[in-house]
Amino acid sequence: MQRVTIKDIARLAGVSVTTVSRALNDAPEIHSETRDKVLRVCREQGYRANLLARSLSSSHSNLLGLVVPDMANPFHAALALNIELCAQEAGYQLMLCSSRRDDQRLENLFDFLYSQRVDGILLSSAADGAFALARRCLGQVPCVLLGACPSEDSPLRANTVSVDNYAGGRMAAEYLHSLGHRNVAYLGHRAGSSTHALRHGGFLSAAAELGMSVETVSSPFPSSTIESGSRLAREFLSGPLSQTAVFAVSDAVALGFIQVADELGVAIPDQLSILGFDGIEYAALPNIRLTTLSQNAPRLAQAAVRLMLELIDGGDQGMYTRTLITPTVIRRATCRALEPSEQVPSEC
Amino acid sequence: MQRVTIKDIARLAGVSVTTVSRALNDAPEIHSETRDKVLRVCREQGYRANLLARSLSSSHSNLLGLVVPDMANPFHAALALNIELCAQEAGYQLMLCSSRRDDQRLENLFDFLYSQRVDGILLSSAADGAFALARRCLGQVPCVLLGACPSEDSPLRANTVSVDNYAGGRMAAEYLHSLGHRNVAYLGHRAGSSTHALRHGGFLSAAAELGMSVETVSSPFPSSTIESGSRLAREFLSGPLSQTAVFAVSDAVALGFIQVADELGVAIPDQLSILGFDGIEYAALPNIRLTTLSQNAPRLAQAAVRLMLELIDGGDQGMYTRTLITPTVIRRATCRALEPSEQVPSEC
DNA sequence: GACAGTTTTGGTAACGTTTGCAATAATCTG
DNA sequence: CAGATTATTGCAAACGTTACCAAAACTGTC
Repeated sequence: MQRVTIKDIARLAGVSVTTVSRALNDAPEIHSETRDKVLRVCREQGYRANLLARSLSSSHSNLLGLVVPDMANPFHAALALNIELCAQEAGYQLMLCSSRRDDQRLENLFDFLYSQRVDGILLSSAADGAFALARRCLGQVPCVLLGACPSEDSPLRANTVSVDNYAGGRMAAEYLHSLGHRNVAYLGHRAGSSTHALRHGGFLSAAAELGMSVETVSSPFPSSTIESGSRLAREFLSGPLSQTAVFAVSDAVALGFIQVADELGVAIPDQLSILGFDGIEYAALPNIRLTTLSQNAPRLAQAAVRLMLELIDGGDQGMYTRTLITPTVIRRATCRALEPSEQVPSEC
Repeated sequence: MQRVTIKDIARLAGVSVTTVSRALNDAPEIHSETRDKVLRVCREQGYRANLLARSLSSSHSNLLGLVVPDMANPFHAALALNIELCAQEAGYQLMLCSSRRDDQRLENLFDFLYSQRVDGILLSSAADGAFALARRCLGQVPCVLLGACPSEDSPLRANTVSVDNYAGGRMAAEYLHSLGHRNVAYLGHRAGSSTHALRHGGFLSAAAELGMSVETVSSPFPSSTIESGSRLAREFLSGPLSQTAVFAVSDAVALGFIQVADELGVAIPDQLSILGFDGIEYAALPNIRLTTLSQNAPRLAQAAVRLMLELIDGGDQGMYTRTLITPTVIRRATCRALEPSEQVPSEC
């Protein structure tokens, strides 16, 4: 059970550990013959360097930490996958953790990653509480916030890469308006991450400019799940229906909504249009074909990893970057244009 | 940027590093006053133990490696999530990696995890090639194969936890038979993991016993994705349709199939019933409501982690366990019972 | 108040690498 | 071929912990 170490290799190859180390890291100052000999012994012995020791000694681990709120959410899974891809290209391995949208757990994970001496930490779609973490780590370990960012007037300066949630909210209103909708609803959460605040804010602002009336239905729990969409739907659909369209804060919520609408016999999009946000693969399935604002996961991932790499080898100079990526409307089957005859003037 | 170490704490608290270490690991042989003093200093200084050093010194990391084939697949995501949950309960952190169904990459990841000195490695739904890995690691690091297992007559002895794929295949045939289907098709892959071989084998065996005729449509690529389901569907649906039901090797494949069936105007389940395998959340959505054989992810996860823990503290005695968990039929909307009048005798 | 226990503490060698510096061997230069 | 370079090698000190063992500080006890 005793694993073979660099010392064993050194002994077997008749050289010093330093030389073995050099052969392993193909340093320039080693004779090619010695290197070949050493590497052969390594192969024969099935030697694997102990990365713990290596990281401890060299003080970098080639490891990036990534915390996602919910792996079961396809959008976050897709994002994680893309990040892993980019990281790997740059020679980094990913340490992927799921906070399960639990702030306490997020903090533990953050500490864990920090203690594990990862070279950088990516926080995906973190709730507002998490920003304090990012602040605590300033100057300690490079940190990139992904998919959610503190508001402009927050005292926290952080590196962020995110979809432009405010613009997305506006686009949602504009799109629904262009289809003739005037009385609409917003489905989201009161508490939690800025993501929802921004989408909501953008939606309200554009809706107001366009003279639309908006009813906000929101859950007190900060969670973007099918389950939460169902709950919101039950609440919203219990009364008489005066809206013609709904904008949901995420695709998962939209799917939960659709599920309940289906049960209650509300026809989509005939009686009610619904617009999601994220662009998850499963929402594109036939018979769902959710119309949505799509986040470009590969681009988000690439931007985040690139930024992280700069921070790592640029040495985190106390300079902050905020990257916003505009979402795009994916027209599918859950939103329809109102006939001129159906267009009621706004309630407000 | 210099991080505070145990030495700094020792100096500041006026004790030795040994004492600090004892306070940190609340060892029994320390005076409670000293411990409190030390811990206070730790808090004041924001000290975080270096887990690399700790693992190196103590030769265990409290880390479990998990390799999944595809994070974007909700079934694997759900499984990973459940494993993380169980691992955390037992005080282990998970190092989650995705092989993207690439054998080379799987091998690299395995080496990486081994080099990172994780305390154990879980290989989820690995392709057959991966079993050689498990063999190589015998006596080196505890290893549990999850969701796929080498065949009975394989020379490899390994610890495995898996859904009973063969029984599942049989159940699929029996279920379709009970609905009156006699001419059916199987959608899977030729190459790749034993998973498909077993589901296929079980399906064929029960079908033969029940006098059903089976057409096998299979992709040469070992991959369970929506995409691959679509491709198989295009192939299968191009000719005249003599079957009344289809059993897909996974829910993802079934979803891809449904998507194409929808495009081609094949009504499900009126013209064709379809049965999946896995039980992913998104296949339960309204208007999809895929009938499927569900794997119980929480149970699989629990069994795998429990086994792993036994291996870790039991010391991996060269004893092998094979756990099989029977899937359950989830009746939803994509399979219908044939009317007596529709029941054609089997072709064979 | 000396002796034997029992707590509590500290010194130091691991753990398996990398790295700076010194030492040695090889090669070149005139 | 001596001296000056340059290419290889090795030694030993890190890196930040834990763990063994010895030392010191307390408790009682007679």
